[in-house]
Amino acid sequence: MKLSKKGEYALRALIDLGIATEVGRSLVQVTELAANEQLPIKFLEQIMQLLKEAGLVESQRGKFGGYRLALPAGKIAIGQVVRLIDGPLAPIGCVSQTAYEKCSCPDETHCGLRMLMLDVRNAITNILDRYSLADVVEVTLRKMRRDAVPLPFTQPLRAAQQARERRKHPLATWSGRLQPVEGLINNLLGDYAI
Amino acid sequence: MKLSKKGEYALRALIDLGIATEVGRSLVQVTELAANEQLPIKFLEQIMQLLKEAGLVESQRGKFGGYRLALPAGKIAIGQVVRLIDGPLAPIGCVSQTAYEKCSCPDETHCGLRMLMLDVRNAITNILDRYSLADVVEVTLRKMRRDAVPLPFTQPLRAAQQARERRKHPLATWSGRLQPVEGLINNLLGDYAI
DNA sequence: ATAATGTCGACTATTTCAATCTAGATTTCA
DNA sequence: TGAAATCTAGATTGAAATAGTCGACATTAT
Repeated sequence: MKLSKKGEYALRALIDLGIATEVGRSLVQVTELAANEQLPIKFLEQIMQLLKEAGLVESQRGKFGGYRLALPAGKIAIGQVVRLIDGPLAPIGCVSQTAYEKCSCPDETHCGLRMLMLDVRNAITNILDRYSLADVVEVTLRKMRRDAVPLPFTQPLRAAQQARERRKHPLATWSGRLQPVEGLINNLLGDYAI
Repeated sequence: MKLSKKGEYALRALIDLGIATEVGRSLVQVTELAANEQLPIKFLEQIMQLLKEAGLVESQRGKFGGYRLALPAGKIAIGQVVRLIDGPLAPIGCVSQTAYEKCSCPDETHCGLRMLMLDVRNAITNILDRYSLADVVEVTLRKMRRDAVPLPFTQPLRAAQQARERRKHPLATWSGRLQPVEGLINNLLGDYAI
């Protein structure tokens, strides 16, 4: 049930582009993306190419070039990206809605495995098709700001080093009993939700 | 997000063994399993070996030998089988509870991708770890009986061909508006549930 | 002009997948 | 006892996917 490295890197890059947009950076170079997420540069280049062909990102060539999202982050569903890079989300072909394939069992309507895997497929797509890059970006930024973690891509691309604004409001260590929620979905509701 | 053929075949074989038990057949040969599900015999042999080493099935060697479940079907969770054959259920290592692996991102606690994939992992395990072979077998048999589909493994292993009981109660074609539910979970509640 | 960047295609090494093949050990039953 | 049927075990194989790498080229800003 694995996501490939390629798919993972594609998502990381897109999320980074979404963050960049959000902090006012329109273009990000492949080298920056690779450095920020610690990914192999050449491999990432190849992936960005795929994302461009699919119309998810735009590129600006030449010196000071780079990539940006081609669509609003809210219009890019996570599932769409995973399908593009890794193929269907369904665990087995006979429960895929987007790329159905007949399986070996003689009678699909009485196949218990198929019924179970259909539930798994639905559970996966209910998450990956419902949430978009914008959701992931929103939660990421919220968490980073809450913990005063320095945001990536805040340096303008061409200008020389500019004095960095020192935002230092370290949150008072809060000693309540609640733990931060872990998943994305609950974080969309707000930290410590539930 | 694929389940491998090996994993699929393992589950099919185990489900078949569960069905066999339920219809009073204690031992099933690899060739029967392969024929019933249309699987490559030699590949399936190799898989049965793994299942045996893992203690999920028992074998009887020699002529008229075969395999049976080593545990009650209710004690074999689907997730257990998938993990055995295909490894962790989590889409990426950094959200696996059973086989955690650090990922490339510098700060996991502020990684939106990780949060999202944690939700996916939980959605998957909530199904695969909650339901057992017994659940799948139950639903499969219920559907087969409802539609008067001949059950597999009803022939005794050693006896010669015996006249087959002709159960013919074809259901009157029912013209209501409800459709049979598709997934396993709702089928556990009963057909046409929801 | 030149330096920095994206573009494109070929290339490769490793692993996994999905089997298959061969030979051997065990059991049943005639 | 011996033949047939079956599981056991390990080696081997071919194709595909995975995870990159390399090098030449095109484009753009300064």
